[in-house]
Amino acid sequence: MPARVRSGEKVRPEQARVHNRELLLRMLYREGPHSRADLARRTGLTRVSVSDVVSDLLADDLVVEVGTRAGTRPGKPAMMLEFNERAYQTVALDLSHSTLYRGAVLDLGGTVVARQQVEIEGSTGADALAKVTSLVEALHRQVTAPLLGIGIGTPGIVDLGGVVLSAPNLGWQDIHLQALLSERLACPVVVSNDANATALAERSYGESAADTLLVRVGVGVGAGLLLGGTPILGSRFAAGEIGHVVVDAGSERPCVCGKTGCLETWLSTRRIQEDLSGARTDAERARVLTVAGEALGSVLAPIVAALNISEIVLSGPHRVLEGPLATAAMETIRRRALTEVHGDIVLRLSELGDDIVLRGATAMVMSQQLGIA
Amino acid sequence: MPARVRSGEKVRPEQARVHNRELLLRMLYREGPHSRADLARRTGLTRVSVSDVVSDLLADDLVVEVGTRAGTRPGKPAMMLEFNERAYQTVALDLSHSTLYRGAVLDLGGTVVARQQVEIEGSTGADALAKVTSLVEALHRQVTAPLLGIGIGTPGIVDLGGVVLSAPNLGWQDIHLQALLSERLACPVVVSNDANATALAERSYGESAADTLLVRVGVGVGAGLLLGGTPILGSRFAAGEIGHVVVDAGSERPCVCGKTGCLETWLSTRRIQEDLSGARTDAERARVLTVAGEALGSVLAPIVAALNISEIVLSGPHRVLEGPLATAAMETIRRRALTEVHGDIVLRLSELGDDIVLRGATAMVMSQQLGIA
DNA sequence: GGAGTTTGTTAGCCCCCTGTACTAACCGGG
DNA sequence: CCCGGTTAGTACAGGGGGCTAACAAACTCC
Repeated sequence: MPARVRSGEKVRPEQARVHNRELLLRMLYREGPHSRADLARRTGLTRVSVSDVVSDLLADDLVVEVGTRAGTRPGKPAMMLEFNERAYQTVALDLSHSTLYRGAVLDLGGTVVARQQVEIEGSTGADALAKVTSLVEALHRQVTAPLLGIGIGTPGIVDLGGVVLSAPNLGWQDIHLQALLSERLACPVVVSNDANATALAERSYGESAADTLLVRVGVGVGAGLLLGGTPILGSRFAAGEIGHVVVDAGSERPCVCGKTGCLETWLSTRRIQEDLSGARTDAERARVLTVAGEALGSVLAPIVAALNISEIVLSGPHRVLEGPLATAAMETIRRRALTEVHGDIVLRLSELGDDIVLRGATAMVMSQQLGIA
Repeated sequence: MPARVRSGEKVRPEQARVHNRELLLRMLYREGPHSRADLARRTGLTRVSVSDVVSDLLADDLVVEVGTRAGTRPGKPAMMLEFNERAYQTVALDLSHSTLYRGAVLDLGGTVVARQQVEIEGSTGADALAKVTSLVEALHRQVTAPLLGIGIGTPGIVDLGGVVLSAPNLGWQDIHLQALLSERLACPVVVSNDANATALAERSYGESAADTLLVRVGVGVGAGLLLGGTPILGSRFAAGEIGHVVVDAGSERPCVCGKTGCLETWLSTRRIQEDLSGARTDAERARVLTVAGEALGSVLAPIVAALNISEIVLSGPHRVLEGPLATAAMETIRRRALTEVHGDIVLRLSELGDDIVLRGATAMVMSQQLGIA
């Protein structure tokens, strides 16, 4: 599908068409069935133009007619149009786990059609890359509809061109993952950080606001940031890397990075498990989680204030995050940032489960190929 | 000048023209003289299209021909085009001072053409509004070229429509400043927070990167944030309000907001002056500034990490900010954020002087009217 | 002075949205 | 049963915008 306009680039008449096409498709995707006349009223385009664009979308099978509008009112009954979630499929990979690479084929509604995974068994570098490649190829063979693209959510730092600049867990540095796979499989490939993918999944399949900070707790701690629905990458593509922000300069908790008192020393699942196993009473366990929540809150408070974020979503093991940890984090943010000025801040846990990165990877592909953010 | 495309809106062919026009004008503004052929090469537009757009720009006097290119090479000599800084003027206001409202007429190069100010003398609410209005009108009479628009930088929280939602210093709440003035003077008016204006000034007239965090120290502490050259406003238009983030939960330094240990209790000019006057030796004075810098650094560290900001600019009284304060802030950020991942971070003082908000207000008008960000 | 190069313009074409006018299909009331 | 009123969707001509192709102008170098 055709190139979209990037800022700082020229615009030709046909890009107007791309824009309007995305506008209509987005409306159908996010807000359910509309008739052509509905779309014309909502967008300000004329019914003529809408009909023209819609006929393209019908030809591409991205939209289907689903019968006339229910109910009875004067005038010719409207033919309703619906986004066709099953017309295309995506291949999605989640490389953020410590023991296996997860992959799936999903339709555009985020429903898993086929699933496959491979044990990592300590592979790094070229071995890891080979496993990823063959997993993608295996899934590619299970696709049962036109393929929209391949999406990959990986830990580490990924640039706009799909180059993994640095992913210590995988032993990768400057791996041109997108170029490699898109050439090999001759289809569009999108690679992004797993936290960014997660944030996009919350936006597409959850109930997220357009301005959302998503915090992902797992092997490490990372954040994905959406402003106005758009992922923020940062000047060196390292936005969201908050795991090694020092919470307490006085602390002596050692971190793998060499510093002490990093957020990760309280909040990675491994460290939390260690701390919990050292606790004997329920009160002690709650205390461990509260301290972790306070650490998170004190890092998030300045970010929330500076960006005036209204929603924070936590993603990770529910058993650990819910309860004292989430409560303490929210309390700390409330105490440390001026909520009267910034408005209500909501902190909640993600409800999307284990497939969240896979669905985020699908959302990435849809965002790039169809302009559905 | 014609409406620009906002996201989520339909696009018509003529908006493509607006986009391309802004693209060319921006290139001439930011990168100096180019010929038509240069512009065609740089933008990817054909020479034909460039010529067509340029003839519009010449007709509007926004661009002037400044003679053939110097030097000698084969082919027809190129006619160089230059952005015409003197063709239009703006009226700019700076309401961020404690004792007076400053105003000026500036050309598009940010040069002050005329200047006027009015003592506040304790005015608030309607009185303050009357003073602002008459200051704008007085300046409006001193304009000696076509007026591009009126720009106002004010403390407080301002929405996209130029409504001052809340400005405690001025005693304003829900003041429709933009609507009021644009109706009265029949010309475009842009209203924005003073820190955002300052950030835009640094970008337009200073040497700022596209991703910049500007911290403004004065009566209070506020920040202006630019990502990809675009100001970030936040979901409730309160982005950048970091003055009341709590630095040290254990501290008992009282703040006007009712909490204790807010950033402002270390960093407002008033509090710094108080703390300095209590210090007797140079070492004690340096200590005061170092502590203030550390407070700032510990608030900025999570923000810098989350957004992967590469440049921080401090604006305010040089005498206070330079030296120990800036050094301590930078050191704290370096210690608290993982700089290997986030790349080099630069912290510097603004060099634009007292007119920075006025020039920022001019930049706001240019951004809105001409698309020059 | 001719060949080669670069600049800028003119002419004809295609893309895309718009306004107007038309047909299709439904409702309700006399 | 038919006719006015209403809504949905579709031709058709028109104008804005950028593109390609072709060309004239002006300079350098041999």
